[in-house]
Amino acid sequence: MQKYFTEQRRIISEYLESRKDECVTAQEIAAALCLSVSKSAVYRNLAALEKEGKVVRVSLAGDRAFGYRYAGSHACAGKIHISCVKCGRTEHVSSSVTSRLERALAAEEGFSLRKGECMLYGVCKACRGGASK
Amino acid sequence: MQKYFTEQRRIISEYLESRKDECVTAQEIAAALCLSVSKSAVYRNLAALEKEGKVVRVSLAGDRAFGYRYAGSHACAGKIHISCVKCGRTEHVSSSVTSRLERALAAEEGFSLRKGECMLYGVCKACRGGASK
DNA sequence: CTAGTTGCAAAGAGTTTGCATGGCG
DNA sequence: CGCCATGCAAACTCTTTGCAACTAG
Repeated sequence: MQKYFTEQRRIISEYLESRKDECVTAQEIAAALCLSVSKSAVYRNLAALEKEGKVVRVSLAGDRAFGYRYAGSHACAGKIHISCVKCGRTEHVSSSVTSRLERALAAEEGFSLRKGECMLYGVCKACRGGASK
Repeated sequence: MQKYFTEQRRIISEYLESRKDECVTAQEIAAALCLSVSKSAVYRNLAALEKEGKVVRVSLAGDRAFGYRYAGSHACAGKIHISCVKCGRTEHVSSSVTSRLERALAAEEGFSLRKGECMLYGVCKACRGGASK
């Protein structure tokens, strides 16, 4: 699958890379690139990029759409994401916390974590500041 | 919303309670109770129960449907869920691991975790046993 | 050339909503 | 009794698929 490197493919990859620390929905991508890429090409390329490991698909909290984020050749690869339910911003969990969690789960429950697919939800420091709750 | 305690409401609550440690999809509930509750009543009651905090709605990995799990007055309340991508079984992360993670995130990133909404994905001990990967 | 890709539109899956009927309190 | 909740079906949203035309290699 996806043997040719087409223009559309490149456009989608570049778009994702330009927003590498965010979770972008397919809809957003399709809308942003609608002049040069069709909706189906967006979905098909995202699926292909996911298979290649260049992109990770994650479920978004309380949203029926999926989020996609660039995994490139590095970075996000083994990162757990943590998303603020107030502002929607998504960050990485520090690698020290991540590896401690990973080890604890492996040791105590025999669970091998798929870090890239995990999403934690909460309220970030900034949003906790003045806001309620 | 949901001022009356109707028969359907009770049936749905009881069904969820009977499967309190699982993530059940709305479809599953609707199918199981189709003789006594309509699909729309299932969705409406789930939404209401969620608002009341009796039920938590979570995104299921790679699935476009949502999972619902009973939060009752206790149990699952502050539990992070961990789901096996192979067998689909969902368990709770032990409270010691959970609270360590929670403290670490609070301390290192100022993030206050919404435990009930978090989902971790990986492969459980049983599935890792003989299977590949 | 020729198999892989694209774009379009139609089909699917899950969820939500409008409206008339029926039931809780 | 009045308002709320139910049931049904139709509407919606996001995603997938069939198919003919196009294009990268």
